[in-house]
Amino acid sequence: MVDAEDLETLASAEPVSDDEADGRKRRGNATRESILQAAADLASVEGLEGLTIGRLATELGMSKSGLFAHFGSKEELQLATIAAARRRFVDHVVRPSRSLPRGRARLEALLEDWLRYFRAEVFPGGCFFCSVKAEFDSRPDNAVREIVTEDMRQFLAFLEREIAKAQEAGELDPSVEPAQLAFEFDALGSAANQQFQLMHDRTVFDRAATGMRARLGSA
Amino acid sequence: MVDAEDLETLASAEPVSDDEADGRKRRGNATRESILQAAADLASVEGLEGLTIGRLATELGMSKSGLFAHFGSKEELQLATIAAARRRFVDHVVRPSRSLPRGRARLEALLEDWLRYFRAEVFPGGCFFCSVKAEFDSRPDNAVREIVTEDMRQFLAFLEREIAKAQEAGELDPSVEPAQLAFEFDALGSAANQQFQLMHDRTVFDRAATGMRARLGSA
DNA sequence: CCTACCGATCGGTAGG
DNA sequence: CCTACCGATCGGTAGG
Repeated sequence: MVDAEDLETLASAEPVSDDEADGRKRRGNATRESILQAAADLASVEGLEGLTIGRLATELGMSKSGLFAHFGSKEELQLATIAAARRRFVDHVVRPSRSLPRGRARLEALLEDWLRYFRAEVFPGGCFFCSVKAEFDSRPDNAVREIVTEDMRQFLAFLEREIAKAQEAGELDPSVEPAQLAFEFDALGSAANQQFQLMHDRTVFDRAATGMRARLGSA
Repeated sequence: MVDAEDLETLASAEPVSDDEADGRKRRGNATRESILQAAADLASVEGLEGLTIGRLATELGMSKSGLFAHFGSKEELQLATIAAARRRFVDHVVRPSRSLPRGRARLEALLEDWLRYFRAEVFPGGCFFCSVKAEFDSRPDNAVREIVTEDMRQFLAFLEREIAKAQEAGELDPSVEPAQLAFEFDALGSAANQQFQLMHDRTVFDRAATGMRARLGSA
């Protein structure tokens, strides 16, 4: 399903086409992207259903129908907002550690970047994907639910690959199943995000980091 | 803040007054409770904002204003729904293991009951409190947010006490900080609920149980 | 991108 | 507990 060497789905965005001379489309894309980044901020606080076209329009100083014209429906706006949020997530969590050689140091850097992303409130309402997953997790036959589920699967698979590479490098206990460890890392990080949003107590990040360190072990 | 011997806030419900002869109030309370249990089911799927008075009324075969008359406002309905959901949570998770003597066996029973509560979908949309915490975690000055935060604190404190008692009994490694262990148990259980709701894959409960067993250790 | 509008639904009220 | 209603807001459309 997910190629071991391939993070393209997680890391790719719709490419900005560059083969037309006039700046109209580019400006259009820039407008669209700024709309979607504002939408992602709003949705991380209010949810993707609470993200209403009227409210977003007011916030952007646009008319409702002017904004609506960029998308065909509320669901299209929701899906485009998820794609924009994914770009921001990749920039803050997935990409930075990719320049490091594979192995334990890179895995640790990834986990640190992930906790930093929560702590810095890269989205004003905490992790966008944590919010949306909880909001849509029990709605059957919903496109939003399906795409965030696939995103979660990919993130878990991504963690798994980094864990396996650290094991292959002999820098991590090979007796631990990568999928089990990925589950536990995801649990610790997600719980820290949730509790931080509720309690505004940054010591939860120390708890998550402590838990992760214990799972990584000393060698 | 929370007395070590006291689970009253977590376990108590508004007592049903019994000192009046006529059954009107009792019937009223029964009606109210059935409304609120339906409300809790609905909210676990749609969220506490998605729980609209009109929808709940339709589901119960009542008029909107007839239902509304039981509560003064939507916020009152939300708070009463939380109290009803708390009763169900206590019945399934908190209460059963309380008949066991304090110690490791009781802690393990509690964790098993908690996972069973997720697995059995005691609420149709998964854990009511997991949903509501995520929905309200980034809304400032909100009564719902404050009460579910307090409920979470109490549940964590409850886990902590059970952990400490198992340590005092010499049945659990005393070098682990109870609050750290409670954080990790909460993380593992919450992640299992979330992933089960999204993926409908019951192996996540094995992952959570495996993680918990590893944290409990062999002695 | 706008104004002007649509039917449906929201939380809530009046009056019984 | 009901019918009948309120103003506000929802997603969405017509027409420019």
